[in-house]
Amino acid sequence: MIERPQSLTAVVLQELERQILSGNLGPGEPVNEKAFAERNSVSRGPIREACRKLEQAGLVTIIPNRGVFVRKLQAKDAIEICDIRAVLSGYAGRILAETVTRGQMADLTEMVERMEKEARLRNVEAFYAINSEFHQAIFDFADNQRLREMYAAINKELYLFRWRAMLVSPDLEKSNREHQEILKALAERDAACTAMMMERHAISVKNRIVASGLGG
Amino acid sequence: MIERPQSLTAVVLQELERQILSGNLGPGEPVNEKAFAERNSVSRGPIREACRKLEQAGLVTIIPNRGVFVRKLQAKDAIEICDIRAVLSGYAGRILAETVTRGQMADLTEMVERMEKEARLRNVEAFYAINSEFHQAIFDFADNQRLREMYAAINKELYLFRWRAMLVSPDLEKSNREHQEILKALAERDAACTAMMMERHAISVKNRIVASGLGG
DNA sequence: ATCCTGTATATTGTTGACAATCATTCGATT
DNA sequence: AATCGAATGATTGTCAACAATATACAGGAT
Repeated sequence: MIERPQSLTAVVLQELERQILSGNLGPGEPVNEKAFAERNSVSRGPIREACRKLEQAGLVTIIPNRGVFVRKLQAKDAIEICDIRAVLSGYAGRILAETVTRGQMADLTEMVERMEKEARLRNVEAFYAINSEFHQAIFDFADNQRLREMYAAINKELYLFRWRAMLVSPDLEKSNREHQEILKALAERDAACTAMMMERHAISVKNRIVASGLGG
Repeated sequence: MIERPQSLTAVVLQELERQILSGNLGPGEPVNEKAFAERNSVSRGPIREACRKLEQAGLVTIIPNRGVFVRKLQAKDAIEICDIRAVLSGYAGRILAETVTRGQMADLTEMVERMEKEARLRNVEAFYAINSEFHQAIFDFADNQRLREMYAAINKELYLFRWRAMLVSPDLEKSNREHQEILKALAERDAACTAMMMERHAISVKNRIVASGLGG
């Protein structure tokens, strides 16, 4: 396989997204085309193209003749996104319950066990990483490309808000107990139950956001 | 309110989308930047920006150094999209059942009555139009901006495939009977039932696509 | 002091030109 | 005749300059 140089638009897109998701560029901050272009040694063309893609993805807002700004979400936006995320999670669980294989169950079980360990050690960072992996795996196993893409896009939007800490409960044990219940429902191939569990599990994220009273 | 001229990118985006959705540009067809630019009396810059947005929206595919092509969906893609559409429909119904107002019920009821009339007249075009209106209204009433946007985006993708005829059952009476059942569930504020009805109603679209055996 | 207003500056919008890559055609070789 | 390869034409990728719009600032009138 020959290594093909990707387009500058793709490079810029990646870099811009990285800066936004890392918090280097905070919500509401403007993205100056000229400055960003010079810093990355490209012209404004690729920058503009990348920004148009990011706008469609919901990570930035473009105001005509004013420029592009990192999207600033109101609490209502976050709630809406969380709700949809929960519904999609429920669907992923429902599908997976009907199609899950022995190997997939083994993978998921292993992740939950690793989380169990990290929870005991109060290792929040590690727990969070495996937690993401676990949920991602459920969507991957659900065998619906589009569903996976939507989940990825939604997560990026939520990630955007530095509410990363809120995506997982502070009560690691409780969170993992829910994971175990999901595993159980999956093992029993109980689609309705898995769906409900997944949805409730995801809804708790919304509840934490609401409880925190963040107004964006 | 002063009439502000919209950017060329926005104009081109609208025109390109129109041509794609109308079928003037069919799936798989290339979009030649230079030709499209000259035909619309603009330079290639705005064209490229609009195409990047359409790519993110899923209406076109861009192959590096080759160009942009109207997206060609495989049957599997269509099925995936239909499934997600059904899930979102179910969610919209669920929410609406809990929040629906008298006025909204009146609006929906009126639409169903109009469909009833058109169904008797075998006026498929008119039925289809009201049908779209009905489903759109349910999403509008659900008061979730993001949900509405997703539904609109998904519909555009499905529209893309000239399967427009399949979006509504050939059996207009049966279709409208389902609408009436949805109304009934809404009136009873039965969230679970409304959700199930909406989802099943939407799933029938997928069934027709599968039955037709279209492979894209 | 505050509020206009006109000017200067900065930023985005658009364009045409040039470079890089891909598709095609024609000719040479086997 | 079929195949490979080089030259040619077409198309996309990138850039820098120009135009249009918005912002910032200074000066004057009230």
